[in-house]
Amino acid sequence: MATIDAPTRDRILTIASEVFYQKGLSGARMQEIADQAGINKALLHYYFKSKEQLFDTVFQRALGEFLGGIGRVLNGEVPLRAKIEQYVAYTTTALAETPALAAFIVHELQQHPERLSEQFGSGQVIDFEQFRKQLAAAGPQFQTPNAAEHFFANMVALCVYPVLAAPLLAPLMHQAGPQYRRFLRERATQITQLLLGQL
Amino acid sequence: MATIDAPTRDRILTIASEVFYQKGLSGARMQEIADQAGINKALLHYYFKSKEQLFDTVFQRALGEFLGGIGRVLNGEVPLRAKIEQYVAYTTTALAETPALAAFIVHELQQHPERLSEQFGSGQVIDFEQFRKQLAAAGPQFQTPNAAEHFFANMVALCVYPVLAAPLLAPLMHQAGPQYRRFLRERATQITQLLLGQL
DNA sequence: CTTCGCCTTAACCAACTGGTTAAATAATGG
DNA sequence: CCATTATTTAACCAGTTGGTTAAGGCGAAG
Repeated sequence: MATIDAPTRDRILTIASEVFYQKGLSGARMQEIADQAGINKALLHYYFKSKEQLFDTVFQRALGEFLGGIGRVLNGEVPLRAKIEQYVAYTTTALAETPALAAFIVHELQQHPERLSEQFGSGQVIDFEQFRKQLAAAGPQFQTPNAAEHFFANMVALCVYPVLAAPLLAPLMHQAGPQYRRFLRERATQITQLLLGQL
Repeated sequence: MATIDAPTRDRILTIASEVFYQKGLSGARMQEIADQAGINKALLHYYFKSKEQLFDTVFQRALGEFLGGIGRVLNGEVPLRAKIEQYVAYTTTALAETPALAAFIVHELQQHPERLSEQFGSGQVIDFEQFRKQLAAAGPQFQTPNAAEHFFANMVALCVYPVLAAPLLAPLMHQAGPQYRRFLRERATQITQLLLGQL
């Protein structure tokens, strides 16, 4: 889990991310982070003066990881169909590596929505207007007012939700851990087909 | 907000739900629940002997509300198309009333997945096999091993995620509160069309 | 009137938690 | 060898938090 050779500060951030992802800001304990990082509280505060500051750093990174990847794909000068394929492929594989990331962001943003605009103030992460134009060019059914919004929401929902709600969905469908992970891998092609089939 | 006339215990549960939904188990404070319910800590512990017990009651109710409604719709002796329409209509309107419910369940289940099976042990909430049969009868494209699972996951994801991730999605699509709520209302028909179009 | 269930007041406690401090010890590089 | 940085130890502190206790008020029903 913890990369032995990594400089202490990075290792702290890695471990802190794991703890914060799973337990949230209020549920995480500085002592636990220190323990799992193999250091003591004093050194933890030597690198991060407060829990708040440590959390902010972790949250900023998490948001960057989650939105940055999406932006890089969606803002590219790429035809629509390829863009969708790229988004689905990227998101599903990225989320498979850190399944708790999405739930963490959702939970913390629910309590403090302002944290989003604090970091991504006016610098919009994704160029929605470009996306809207590309979609509108794909057919008349995408020229109604909210068509682009619905398509985007569908795309994100289909990719993210099954990872986010795994502890709920898997038991409902009587799928144990490994079985469910295979199911998640299959979804990439399923989702792509469904979305491209709409164009 | 708080129904004045309701018996104290019910009012406590209502208020406690609001607080737990938004802040989670570890973020909620007994003092805050007491304050918002207009009572004092002593009386709060008079009705619920511990935070754990209060939380368990709230969580059990939340899970029942979230899954019970789904089950009632999906297990009914109803043709597939009608069932889908019912599910989408029910879920979207139910979630619109308590937007924080889904995020709460996801967050708490992430930390303690066993809480799900504790209450819904072997009594499966939804009859997945019936659903699978109905789908298989709808066409050959639904006779592959995981077809029912994918369709079900799609349906749930499309309905739940935009509510769950509202603090993330709304700003990304530059939609303020009221605008986004209108968007959510529109989705019911959008989702139904998309799902039925697949049959 | 009195009993009983609901409710308040207010003080109190122990455990937990974030954070600090000081002194000592390694490790590192110039 | 020296100065700086990284790290440990261990004690300590103050604020928060869940939970308790005892005494009493109050309305309603018998």
